[in-house]
Amino acid sequence: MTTKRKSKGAYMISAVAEMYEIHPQTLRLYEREGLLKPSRTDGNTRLYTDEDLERLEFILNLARDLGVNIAGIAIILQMRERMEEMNRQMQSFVEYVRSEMLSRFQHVAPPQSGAIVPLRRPPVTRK
Amino acid sequence: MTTKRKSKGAYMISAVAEMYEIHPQTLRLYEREGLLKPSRTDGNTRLYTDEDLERLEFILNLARDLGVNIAGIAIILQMRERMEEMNRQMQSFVEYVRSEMLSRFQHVAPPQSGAIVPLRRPPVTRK
DNA sequence: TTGCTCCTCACGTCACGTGAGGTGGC
DNA sequence: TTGCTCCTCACGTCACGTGAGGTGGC
Repeated sequence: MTTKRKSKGAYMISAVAEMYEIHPQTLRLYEREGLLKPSRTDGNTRLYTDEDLERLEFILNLARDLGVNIAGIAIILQMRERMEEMNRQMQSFVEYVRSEMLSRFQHVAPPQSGAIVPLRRPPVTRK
Repeated sequence: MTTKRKSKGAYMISAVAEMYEIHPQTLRLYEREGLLKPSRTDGNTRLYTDEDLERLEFILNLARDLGVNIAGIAIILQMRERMEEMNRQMQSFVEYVRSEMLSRFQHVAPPQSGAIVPLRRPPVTRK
């Protein structure tokens, strides 16, 4: 479901506008409101990297399909980053525990595959 | 910074409207849009519990102070719940690891206090 | 009856997206 | 020059909040 896109490119505003069927002014608006921060050429022309485009796809999904306004998108982008950071910490902690276990015991069960975070939780104590 | 509020009450719409200086119609709008789900009396009158009011405070913060529209608030509420769930899992996993350590070694360093999630991460390997 | 509740309909305001108009550099 | 870029200003539409108007139960 991802939009086709050349890898490792940098696009000018009209190319991006065409790819996503979005008005160039809207792209400028999103930048003015702080949602996107494309780099610029020496001549002050905006350049959108693949990373910018991934972010733009996320923004368009929220704006067009879900009807979220700009203030909401800004907050959701922040929350997304916080969640990704939490996931990284989780991953890192799980990995740490695993290696700690390995260093202390000769034999440890191999990690389950398939799960993004290989959680092995105790039975939840529902209150 | 929390609004004063009796504990363990259930409030009719006009009481809530007065407490938060919000139009009763707006409260009905938020319910129609799925942001709030107060219970009802047998006579179909809305009853707002303390839990509803906590949620309402969160909603008003987003709507009034941050300018988020209803579609955005709905998504942010979902994300908030997902993050709380992640935190619970994290807590639970950390606690599990701690007790597992305790059961295998005689001596284990006591958990640091102060941190919500007592993370003891390995040095991050920046790539 | 009074003062609340419920509901629907409608209006004013504002944010968002878009268009026009004029500028400048490759 | 052509076709892009930059910018500002302005308009149309729609969502949100609010008000009016009429109903019904404690």
